[in-house]
Amino acid sequence: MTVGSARVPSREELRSIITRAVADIIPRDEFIASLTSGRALRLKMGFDPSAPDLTLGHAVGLRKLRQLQDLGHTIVVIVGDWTARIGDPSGQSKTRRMLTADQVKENAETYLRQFSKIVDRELTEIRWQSEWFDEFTLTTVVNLAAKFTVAQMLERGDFAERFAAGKPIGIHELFYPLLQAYDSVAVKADVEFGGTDQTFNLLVGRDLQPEFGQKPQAVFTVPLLVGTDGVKMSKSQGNYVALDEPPGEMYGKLMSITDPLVGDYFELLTDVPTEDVAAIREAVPRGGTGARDAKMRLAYEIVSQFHGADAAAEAEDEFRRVFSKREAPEEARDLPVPFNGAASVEIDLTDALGSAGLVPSKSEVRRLVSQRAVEVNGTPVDSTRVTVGKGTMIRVGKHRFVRIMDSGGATGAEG
RNA sequence: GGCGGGGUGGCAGAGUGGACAAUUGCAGCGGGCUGUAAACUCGCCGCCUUCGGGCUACGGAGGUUCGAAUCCUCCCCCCGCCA
Repeated sequence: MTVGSARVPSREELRSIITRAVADIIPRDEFIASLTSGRALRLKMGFDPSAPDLTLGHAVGLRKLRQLQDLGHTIVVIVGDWTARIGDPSGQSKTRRMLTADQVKENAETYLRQFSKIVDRELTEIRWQSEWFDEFTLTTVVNLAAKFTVAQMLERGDFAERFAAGKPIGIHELFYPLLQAYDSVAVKADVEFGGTDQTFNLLVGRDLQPEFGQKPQAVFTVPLLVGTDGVKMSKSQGNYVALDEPPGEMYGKLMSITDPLVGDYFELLTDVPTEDVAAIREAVPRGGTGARDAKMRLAYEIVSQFHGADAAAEAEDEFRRVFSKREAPEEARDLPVPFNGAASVEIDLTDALGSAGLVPSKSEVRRLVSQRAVEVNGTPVDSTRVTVGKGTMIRVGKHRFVRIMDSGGATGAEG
């Protein structure tokens, strides 16, 4: 696609590129040399369309790519439609289940849409693994496999651990690094990006390219973002921030990250100058409002990136109102209730809150009421049957709100 | 192919004929404390309920029994060791 040239970064830019949000660059000198050569590099980043949500964790690497894209380098995104079906064994303690081709395709679309929030999709070369793997024959596969040994594969930490622990390792899982490595050959990658958990896979690509007469790619890893609760980020823990989230939620989640993470989040996800980040790292452990203010700045910075400054400011106001002052939000979801012309009407919260999607089950509503966690116009209720008027605010727990709205006739939550 | 181990609530993991909707930990929810942080603390944590109770649940299907997550039979799946 591109054979053109790229702008040589200034000393400052270079420093940022190779020091901020970087875990490792292999080999470092070579990478710097090619970056300053003026040649447009092919920067590869693969992704498995196995998880539909992109998170701030992905943003770390994507931001790095964007930085380089702005210099004129070419980003080559590999849609791992084959490897996704295998499931990356990286960091996994057990075998993952395989996905169907349809699921993969759907997920890929979702991914690319979110991907474009950070990287300019127009300037990105998007390639599907199926372009080359669909044509593979058994011969090709065996020849590819023959270039590596079991011992090499077992060098990888997670495989070694599983092997030692007597846990199963599917043969197909051994193919994962191989396929990913071949991608680098297929697109003639100069550099491949990934999280530190990808180091092994990336290095396999570097090892494989010379076998096909190519110059080995450099390997560029970025630190893994830790989940909001300080534990490894994972879907099952729900401790991540998705790029798709509305500003209010994104802001709220960022306010609730655990203190020791603030510095890292600033460093990996914002352009706040490193000197400021250093100051923040000093301030946060002292606790109190300094820590809170740092988080508010963090939340503002990140929300601005994805939703713009206005939305960020709005989220901040809303946060102050609902959480700092514990007031009702500016806007709450509407809960339609049929009034049939009356000024007020009695409703059953077990039905109403459930249908509003605020509470998952009727039993849960009863529990919440008995725990005095449900307020109607600011007063905790003792019964699930309450009288409401138009505009009545119902609060569940600390920060779930709905406002009663007249649905007119006989449709709605109440029967 | 042979031998052995195992499948329990979101996860981990007890329970081995009744007192089991099922110990415990994690996650989650509600409250307290706060900076919607951490730590700590108290309560809740299958579904439905007229609050009496009802229903569904311990891989699946049958069976024994007054009664089964627990015993028997068959089936499915997972794992290890040996070959």
